[in-house]
Amino acid sequence: MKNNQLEDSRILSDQLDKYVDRVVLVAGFVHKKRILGGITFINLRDRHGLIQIVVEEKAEVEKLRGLQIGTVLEVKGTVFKEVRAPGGYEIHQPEIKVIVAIENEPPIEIDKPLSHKSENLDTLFDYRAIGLRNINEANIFRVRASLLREIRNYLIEHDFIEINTPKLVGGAAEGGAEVFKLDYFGKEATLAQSPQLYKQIMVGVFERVFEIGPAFRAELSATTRHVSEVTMLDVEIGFINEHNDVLNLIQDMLYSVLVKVYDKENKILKQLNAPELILTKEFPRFTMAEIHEMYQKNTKVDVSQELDLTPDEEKWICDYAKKKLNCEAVFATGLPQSKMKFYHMKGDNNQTRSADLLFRGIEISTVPQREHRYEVLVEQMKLAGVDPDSSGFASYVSAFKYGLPPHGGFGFGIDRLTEKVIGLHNVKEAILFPRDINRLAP
RNA sequence: GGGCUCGUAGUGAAGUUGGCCUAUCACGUCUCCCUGUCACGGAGAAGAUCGCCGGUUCGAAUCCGGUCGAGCCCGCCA
Repeated sequence: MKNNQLEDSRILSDQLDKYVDRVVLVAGFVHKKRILGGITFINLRDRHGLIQIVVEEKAEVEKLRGLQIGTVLEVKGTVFKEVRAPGGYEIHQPEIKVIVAIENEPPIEIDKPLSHKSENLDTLFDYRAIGLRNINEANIFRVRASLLREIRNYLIEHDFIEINTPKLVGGAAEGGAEVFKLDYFGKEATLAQSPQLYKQIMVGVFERVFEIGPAFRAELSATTRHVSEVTMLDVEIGFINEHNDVLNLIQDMLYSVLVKVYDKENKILKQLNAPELILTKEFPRFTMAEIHEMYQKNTKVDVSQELDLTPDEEKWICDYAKKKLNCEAVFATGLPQSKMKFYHMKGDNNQTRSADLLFRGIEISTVPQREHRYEVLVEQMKLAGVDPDSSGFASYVSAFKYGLPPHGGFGFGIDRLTEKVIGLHNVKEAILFPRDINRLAP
């Protein structure tokens, strides 16, 4: 008696195998219609994928006349196992109910690959609301969600507490990088560029903290690597013994996260043509000076005047490590002190205890040890032209005055990580609604 | 902020040494045919004042100037 009875609730595209020969209710969006004359195939899209509906009755086909992709349907029908169907199952003898009839032709097609050529990204983003219905387009964000999930899992497993810090902060706190300024009830406020100061303060409370949230950069940069609103993972850990402890933390986290995501999202990543993961448990570590030297030797390009790595050097060293050391992630250590921030800890040989983590040719994180000694910090702030007694810093400094252990951490660009994991060519492709110097909508 | 490149139907492209352009093709849309499609196939149709303004010329999608928009690289970048 169970058979041929309508199930109470809607079932999803990946559950058809459990309902063979039974009448079910499915619902979704018309993703594609193929009218072959006596037989019509409809691909219905729901949140788990596509369901093929086979329509043979003329009256049912007529219900769809004039209706475009995106039309919302509810379909009652019998599930059949069918080798010719994509996925192996399909629905026959459908009774179609149009929930939302769409007569407007969508501005872009969603059942074919969308152009990601740089000159067409503008169209891609203009029609984002529709384009994301393309299954591969949405898959980019399934991978992104998976990365975020595994990062959270890893950090929580390792006794980190997730925190949220303010994004509206007081006037030009730090100097240097460009900030967005806005009116805050008559006072000047800025959008936070990083939770840096807050997460350090929180080490004095929880020892291990992390935050995943937006950071705002007002740089006038128009490159494939820059946007004005980024999603950052910020991690800070107390009671470290040396700078290497922080490098090991991010290394072990990234290794674990990538291995898990590549395993769990294997199918999606293949569909997206993502590159194979080439990673060793220990990431190679080179000093910036060593990279400059190796790069110069191999390419004959003079970078002796460069303090930081040039974009081309970042690509070169990742490529080198991938080929020679079987690892696509590399640490570039020993940033010169002339480039250091006041909250970084000085190292030996005029270097900073800070490293860049490079992955597939791009910097995805900066990984410093912090200066935790109150007197030294205050000194470094003064040298950097930052007033430790000002309202923006008094609270920060007090955390040190009343006790912070040796600590370090990192900021980590989720957008760039997603971009590189999938093998996209522009960070913006890994962001639902990217913000850059020209784009504020949608 | 500096340099380079690009703007042609809804979408993606061709044409850009001035005239064979009354602007070509593919996808999408519409009509018809088709009972196993899955980037379905076939026949036909509609859809573009070639970003905008001005100039040169007998003649401009094409050359020049301006303007608006976009892209890439560099610089900058917690």
